[in-house]
Amino acid sequence: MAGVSPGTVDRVIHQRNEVSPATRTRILKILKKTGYTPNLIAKSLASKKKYRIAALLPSASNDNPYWALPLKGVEKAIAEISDFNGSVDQYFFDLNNEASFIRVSDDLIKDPPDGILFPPVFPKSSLKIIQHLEAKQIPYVFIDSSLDDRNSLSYIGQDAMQSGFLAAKLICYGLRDRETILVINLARPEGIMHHLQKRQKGFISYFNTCRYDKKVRIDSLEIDLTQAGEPELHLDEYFIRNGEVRAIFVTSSKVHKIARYLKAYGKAQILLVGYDLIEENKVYLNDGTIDFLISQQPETQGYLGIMTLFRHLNRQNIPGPVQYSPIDIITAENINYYPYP
Amino acid sequence: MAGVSPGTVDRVIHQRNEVSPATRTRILKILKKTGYTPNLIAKSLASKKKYRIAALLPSASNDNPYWALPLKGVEKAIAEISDFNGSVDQYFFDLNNEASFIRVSDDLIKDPPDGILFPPVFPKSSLKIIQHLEAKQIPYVFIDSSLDDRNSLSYIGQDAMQSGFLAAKLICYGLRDRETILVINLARPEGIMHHLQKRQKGFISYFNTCRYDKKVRIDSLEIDLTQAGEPELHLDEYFIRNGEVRAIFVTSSKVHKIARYLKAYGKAQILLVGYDLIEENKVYLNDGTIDFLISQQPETQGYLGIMTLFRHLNRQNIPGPVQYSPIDIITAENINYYPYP
DNA sequence: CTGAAAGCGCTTACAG
DNA sequence: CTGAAAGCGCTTACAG
Repeated sequence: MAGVSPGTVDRVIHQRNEVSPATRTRILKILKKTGYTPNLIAKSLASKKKYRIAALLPSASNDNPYWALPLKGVEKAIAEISDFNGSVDQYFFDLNNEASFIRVSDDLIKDPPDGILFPPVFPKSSLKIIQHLEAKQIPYVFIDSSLDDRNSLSYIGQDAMQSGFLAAKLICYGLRDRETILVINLARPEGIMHHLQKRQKGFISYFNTCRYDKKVRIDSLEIDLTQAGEPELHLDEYFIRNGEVRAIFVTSSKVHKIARYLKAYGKAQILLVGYDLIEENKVYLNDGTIDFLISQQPETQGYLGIMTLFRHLNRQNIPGPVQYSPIDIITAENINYYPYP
Repeated sequence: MAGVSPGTVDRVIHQRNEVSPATRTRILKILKKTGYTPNLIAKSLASKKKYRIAALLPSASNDNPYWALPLKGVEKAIAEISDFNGSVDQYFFDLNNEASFIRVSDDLIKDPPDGILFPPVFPKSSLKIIQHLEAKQIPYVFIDSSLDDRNSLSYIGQDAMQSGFLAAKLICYGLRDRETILVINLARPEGIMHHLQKRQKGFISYFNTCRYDKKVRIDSLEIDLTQAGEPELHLDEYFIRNGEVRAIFVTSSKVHKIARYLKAYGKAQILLVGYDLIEENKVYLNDGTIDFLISQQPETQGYLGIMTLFRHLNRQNIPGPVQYSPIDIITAENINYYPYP
């Protein structure tokens, strides 16, 4: 239509400034008038450009089955982008071993990818790798938890404060007047701990809102599982020293460890709220020991993490610096319909 | 590798039997050995085959704002399949006017698409169009509600019974002993009504399970809004004749009409549970009049409806005859994170 | 039964 | 600054 070759049109579309202003504006006008949109299919078929993304995730050990979930989403994304010249290298580290994170991220930096997805569970070591990335202008996306004041392309995860706030609402809704709630924090690596503390903070803050109209007592308990292994002793000790507890809020996916205790010691009637749809938790949700699980579509998080990077590399629009996951409320009655689709 | 032209390879891949058995097996062997998978990108770029899907949906009038939601998902699917030679024709009818459905579906049949998505809200008229479709072997997918004993390619929507069951759990959880629950059904077209009755049935059935440990009285009220317009008078009458009500379950997205009444008449402290994230409901959820909304990712339903048809037409695997949507529990505390993404 | 050629809508050197 | 040509991995007539 402009009387020029496809090559020239291509040049103005991709803003390679080797075109005379005259033809440039002429082509631009026609592009706008005809509402041209590139055919992504043809584009990727013709293009030699390949994008390599790295996913740096905690390995899903017995101790951390949760991380199998985001991985599923990553794999879905891989299947989707592989026809479009996209690939993903997977790197795994041990959530209980910062050295393993450092080792793997050093590996990764040696052969720099075009973008990287990872949860900054080890803040210091994460900062180190981020410096490398920013020096080389490699975009990175945070998943699960975030690091303040960093120029990540996006953070994909839950609004931790608000999820705690919601947990408090759920518990309060079932509470009578003058009962005791216990908040349990099971210690984890620093970056995650920070995340869990936000959940706790949100939980506590609920009781300052006008929606809350009952008198409650709130206790809290911090148990370091990296040392002791299982929480039994700590709980025994707590229950001996203190009176009745009506509800327990556990700030992490390790709620099944508390559930096991409650069930074994005839305390299953205590309201129990925790996080994440891992198998261990599903069992206790179905038998009524756990009353509510708060979930966050971890599969979708993994999927969106990769897709966000891939779209950015292909100069497509991405959602922006924060992509909050939903705060799904899961009960024995609706669990069968998650995840979806 | 087989010393034949690409045309011949194409013939064996697509099982057009114009190939000698000898070369056929030779090519097949190489295909298997090299692990050939077709490049879908190239395939759709080269293919002249275009698939036309029809979406036959209720128009999203002021009376039925809900239907704007599945439409969003349909539009997302359109954007996605348009590069792959897929298109969607949209047809709209009036939910309060079966004649409009008949008219539009007659139109549609005159120019038969390759597949069709619609909610069978008018069972009789739906059966009629289905007969045409089955005669012509045109696949169809149900969205929102279903029709028993029909050979739809898939049903995409909620498990209505179970969503009512969940609603009962939520209400019971906040109830004291010996209180009254009112179930309100706001009459709709037959096919939808059938759906709402399933919700009611699921709700009632909860009180026969072992999880339920309180004494309650359950009332029900059926109000035909197609006649009266607004529910005010019916509710006045009910409240005059009956005692205290502690909780109300409305089986549809019209819960905002009940919320407006409760708020206006100083009854906002009554627990109120209903369906769907339409704007009218969000207002009352945020101000506390509505306590829980049950949602079902209608955008995803519309999206999956189109994608299911498109994948089927392209001979890709599809999920099967029933794709249940999640039964999302929405409160004032988590509403901001839906829909996602 | 089989091959040769054109084309889908782009990108990518290369030549001028 | 611009054009002509080849090619991405397929499909689609057409010819024999």
